[in-house]
Amino acid sequence: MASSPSPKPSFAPIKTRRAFEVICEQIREQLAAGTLKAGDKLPAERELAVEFQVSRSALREALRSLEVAGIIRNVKGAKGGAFVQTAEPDRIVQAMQDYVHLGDISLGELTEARLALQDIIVRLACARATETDLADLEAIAERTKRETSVEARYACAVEYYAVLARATKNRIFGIFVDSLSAILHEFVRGPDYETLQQSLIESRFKLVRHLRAKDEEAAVGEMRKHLERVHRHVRKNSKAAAKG
Amino acid sequence: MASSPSPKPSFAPIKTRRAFEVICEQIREQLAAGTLKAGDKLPAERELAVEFQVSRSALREALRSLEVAGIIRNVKGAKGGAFVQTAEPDRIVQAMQDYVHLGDISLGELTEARLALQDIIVRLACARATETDLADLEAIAERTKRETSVEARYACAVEYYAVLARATKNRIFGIFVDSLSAILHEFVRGPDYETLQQSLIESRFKLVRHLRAKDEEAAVGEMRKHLERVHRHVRKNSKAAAKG
DNA sequence: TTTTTATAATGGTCCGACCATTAAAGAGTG
DNA sequence: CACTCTTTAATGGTCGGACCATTATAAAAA
Repeated sequence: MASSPSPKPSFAPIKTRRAFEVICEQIREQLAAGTLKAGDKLPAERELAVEFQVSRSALREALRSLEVAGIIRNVKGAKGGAFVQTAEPDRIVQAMQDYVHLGDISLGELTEARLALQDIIVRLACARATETDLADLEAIAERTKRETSVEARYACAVEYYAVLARATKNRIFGIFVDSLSAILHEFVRGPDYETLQQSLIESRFKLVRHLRAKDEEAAVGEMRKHLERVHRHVRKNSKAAAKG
Repeated sequence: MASSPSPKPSFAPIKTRRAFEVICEQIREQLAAGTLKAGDKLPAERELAVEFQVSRSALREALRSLEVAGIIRNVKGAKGGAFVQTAEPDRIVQAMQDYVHLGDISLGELTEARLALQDIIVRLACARATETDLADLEAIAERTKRETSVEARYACAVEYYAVLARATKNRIFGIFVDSLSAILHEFVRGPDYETLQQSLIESRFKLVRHLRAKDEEAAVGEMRKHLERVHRHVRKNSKAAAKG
């Protein structure tokens, strides 16, 4: 097939890239190169459009892309403009959430990943948590007892996990945990979440005690027991939701 | 609190949200609710603009946002339009990459996270890898030997890690690994990557043997040794790059 | 000095137009 | 009928210009 002696059937990738893509790319390059860094302000849209020799619409689509990617933030008004943002993991969480919504990930995978992840985190936290970290954890657990609404209590749980991840002194784990928390949150909508809470709170205090004692195995065991109960509940609610 | 008899001091959230944000939100809702799912086609831009009662520009910014988020894909021409995408983890990787570029994450955090992550993965893969998975791993290692360019060899490495993650039968780990690979790739630019390779390839074969024998501890040990060497090298190159 | 009021810069939105690409319908051809 | 070529219409990508809402600053007024 196609073995005629014609002069090269493959010509070129042509140039069909869209304008806004090229713009995004150039700005990202400057970011990676360090020419642009957090806090910097880009020229005004009308200026940039001239500089890139594109219409303002095309340029705006590029800026919009960078904004939803969390790279810049657009500020209105005089002295406004596009400011390069400091790193925020929100977009990663959002991306993961989108990914799950598109239906490729099962609840089982999520819970398993969380379980394994918390295993690592607890071990690292056990070695590195400062007294401040531990005090923060206790404060959150204490606050959880006082909260009444399910939503507020869930928020406390998320915060507890986040602070625990922070205690590892490695932000990567924080990102992973935040992502999983956000996604799993959507499953926690069932009825007896309330009744489950009491023993869960106790579990959080126990974990801190183990961490403070630097008893790694006990801490890991406590977390595992804790999560398995939570996940059993989540799974039940998930099934109920699927029926309804 | 807020029990004064005054006529509601809080008036309203007004309406300061941007049009494109509202549009994005509505489409995301339909996605989460299942009304929209992968493969579906959205109405044409001009139609949607009428339906949302916004200009085409505003609508386009919304679609652009969803596109860079990996949710839809815009296809030109007749019968073209915005198609809801199947889940692709690329955007998550991109988001993480952006996050690191914005400067908040250190190389040490990245390598530590990878080390811990591979620990889990190896254990799970040890329990769940099918013979197909193992054969794939061997094939990749074999191919690596034949490759000559540094880039090609690195690509093999990334693929090796990806297939290993796939062997866990949990896609979450695949995402995490892909992200870390993409980011760490930027650090692998040094000179003696070549010389390092021979022993690394051997290590990959050893790992497969351990996995096949279901010797979890040996597999974990091999991976750890392997990664520590890689990371030592990466760290060295990173310092060299910082000097230049 | 303080307060109020213009002013100008800037992002957000809108409108209308044209281009390039693409699939499908139609016309031509054997 | 079957095949090829041409035309057509739908669609995203881009353009240019306009106006609005917001905001910091400068000017004016108190």
